[in-house]
Amino acid sequence: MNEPTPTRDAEASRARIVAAAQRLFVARGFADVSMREIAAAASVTKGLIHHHFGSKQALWEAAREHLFQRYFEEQKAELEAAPVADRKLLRDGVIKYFRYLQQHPEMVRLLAWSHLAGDDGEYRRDGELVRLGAERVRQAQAAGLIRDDVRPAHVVCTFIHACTHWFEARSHHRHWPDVGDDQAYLDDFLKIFLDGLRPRPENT
Amino acid sequence: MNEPTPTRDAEASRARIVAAAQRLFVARGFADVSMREIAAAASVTKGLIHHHFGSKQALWEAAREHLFQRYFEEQKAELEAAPVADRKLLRDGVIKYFRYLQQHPEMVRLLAWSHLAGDDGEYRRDGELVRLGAERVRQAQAAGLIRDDVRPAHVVCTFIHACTHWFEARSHHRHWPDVGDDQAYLDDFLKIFLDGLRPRPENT
DNA sequence: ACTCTTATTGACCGGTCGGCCAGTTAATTG
DNA sequence: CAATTAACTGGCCGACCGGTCAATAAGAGT
Repeated sequence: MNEPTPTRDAEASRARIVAAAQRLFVARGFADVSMREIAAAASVTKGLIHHHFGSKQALWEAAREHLFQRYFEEQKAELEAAPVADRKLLRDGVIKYFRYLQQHPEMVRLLAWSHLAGDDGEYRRDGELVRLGAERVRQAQAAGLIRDDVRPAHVVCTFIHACTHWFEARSHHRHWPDVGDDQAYLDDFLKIFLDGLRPRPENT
Repeated sequence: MNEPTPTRDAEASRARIVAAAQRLFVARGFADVSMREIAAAASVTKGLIHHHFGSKQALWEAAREHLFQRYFEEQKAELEAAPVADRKLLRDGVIKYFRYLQQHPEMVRLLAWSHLAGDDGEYRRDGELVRLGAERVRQAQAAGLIRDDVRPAHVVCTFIHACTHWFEARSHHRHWPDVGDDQAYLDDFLKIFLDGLRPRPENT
């Protein structure tokens, strides 16, 4: 089917370059990584990277795009696969998002680099994710399952922030007193978050 | 008292250099800023920076230390100035922290750079802040003001994450649909957070 | 076999990097 | 007022940067 070990394989070379670039850029940032390092890590020459990608900036965008693309697709699939809104759904959604970040630390870092660089080019796609999530919250509000005196988008923002920054600041709070592991934090956050969203008797 | 406009003032030069370094490093990161840029921004020569600080790395540490120092002192003062625990106190604490970050975007960015670089050298001091905050939460739990089935440190973590990442990810969620301004988000977060911390009848 | 395309190399370019240092000049000291 | 100290300058260094390019060679098409 596919020819065995071709000495020349543009697609494989591109993939190795992108993979090396992702690893290095995400670990240390765009400015701190040189084309020579990436070339060495991908076992190609620097000239070849320029042949395939044109410039350092373009390589970074290709590497970033690759990661964001997978992120958006997987998140969107999760969101759309979820059944109709019920109280358990929100809990499961938070857990799924938390687990996703837990298993994809490169996305946590990529988002952080993106925020620091002020890249707002991605807002269209993750805005779409928030819109989908907020829509689920709105359904749950309409069904009387969660309080309706908060903006759905803010509900989504709250747990996104609480989850993302947990992993982003891990190197710090690993050393904080009485802070537990991932599971312990998630459990406590869910208690506060879900009970905080219960419909208030004085509202509605 | 102090001589007027001295043509040579080591302290003033150091201060100008540190200020320029803070501004540039926080805006664009350590690796992307050159000593020449800092020298130009501080209106001194590159040689003088090396004379006063030794190396680029040492300058970054001095600049960072300066910012963290002020942050810790002001936060600690706020925490210790707060009266004994009551329900209003937690609300005020969150609002104060939120406002602080709102008015000090450079600290949000500095923390983010620090997390990405894996600098865990600061954990001792901000761990102390979390310890103080958690102690207040513990007092409120003992007084029956908030639920006692969550770890105090996790309560502090939750609002730190929810506030910090709100400002960190601002460039993204500025464009998200139905996301409000700072005040609207804070209001909704406080509703969820404070009601989620109400003592549960089935507990205690 | 021949051509054509293109993946791939390695040397090279101008420019910038952080750091160094000899020399100059302004304050301080005795 | 001389001597000393320290702030400050400007030029230089070797290393490394991103990018270019001519040469090479492997596969594909004919």
